[in-house]
Amino acid sequence: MVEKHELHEKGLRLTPQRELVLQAVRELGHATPEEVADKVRQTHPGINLSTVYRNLETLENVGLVQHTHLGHGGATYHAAEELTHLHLVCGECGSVGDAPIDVAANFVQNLADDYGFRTDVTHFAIYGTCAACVK
Amino acid sequence: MVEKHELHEKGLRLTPQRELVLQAVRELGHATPEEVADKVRQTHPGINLSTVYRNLETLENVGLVQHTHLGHGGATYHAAEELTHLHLVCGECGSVGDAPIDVAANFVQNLADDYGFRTDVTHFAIYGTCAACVK
DNA sequence: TAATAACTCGCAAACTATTCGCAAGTAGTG
DNA sequence: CACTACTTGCGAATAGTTTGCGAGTTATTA
Repeated sequence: MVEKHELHEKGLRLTPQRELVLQAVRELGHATPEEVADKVRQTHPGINLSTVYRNLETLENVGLVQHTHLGHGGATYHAAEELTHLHLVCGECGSVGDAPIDVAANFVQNLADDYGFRTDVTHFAIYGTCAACVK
Repeated sequence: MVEKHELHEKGLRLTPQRELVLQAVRELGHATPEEVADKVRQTHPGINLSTVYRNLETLENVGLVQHTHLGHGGATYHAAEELTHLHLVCGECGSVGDAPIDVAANFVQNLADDYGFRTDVTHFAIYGTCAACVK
């Protein structure tokens, strides 16, 4: 159980709720706090939404999950180990596609070279129009 | 007055409030709805926040302004004619830098070639750590 | 220019997403 | 097993944004 160690290092605890939230994020792939809450409630109806928010934040500080902005409103959370792709959000149909981070390698390098900017391409989605909607 | 024409084409009107909102966006460069409202109120105290929201939306439909997601919560608006740069948001210090869209040309091309995805790089900010904070 | 229809505005209430305060509960340490 | 700091649930509070509605404006047509 990797997470136990990660948490204890910072004086945090591995509570049942925390395990459930982390597990839900891992199973869902990407999910908003609300979706995580729903998932967790399937087995543990009592869990509170603010607990989910707090735990997502905690797990993020510890590095077990990360959030990404896919658009307006809500952030979506990923398990840290799955964050190997960037998100292509289509403004027409709203679909979210994936692409390996490699396609951005060149871009990231440009920004580093020209501006000293260290880019995290996964944090924001890449916005545009998907192949299906371009037609 | 370009905007009058743009609006009339869609059966919309150029009201004093609309002019003021558009002018504020142009002067501010980037601004949240709230900031636009504040700016407009310096000369016209009576204007309502919801009018600003509605007019930003209207002006966006017509193509005179555009919004960008710079982070959590709020969108920020730009005059359409100024949207020639992308935004580098620093996660450490919160600063927003600019870079010409050219640095992303290669990246955009990759996405088009490999995924048929037509990218609007300006819509979402590019997240990372700025040169100053990297040190 | 009067009548009519369509568009806008201001205001207040409604919403959505997220955070906070606090008392009660509990994991982890010794 | 007791103790302490971290956590939870709950309800209320916020922030940002949207909506309903009546009154006011403007464009169009006759």
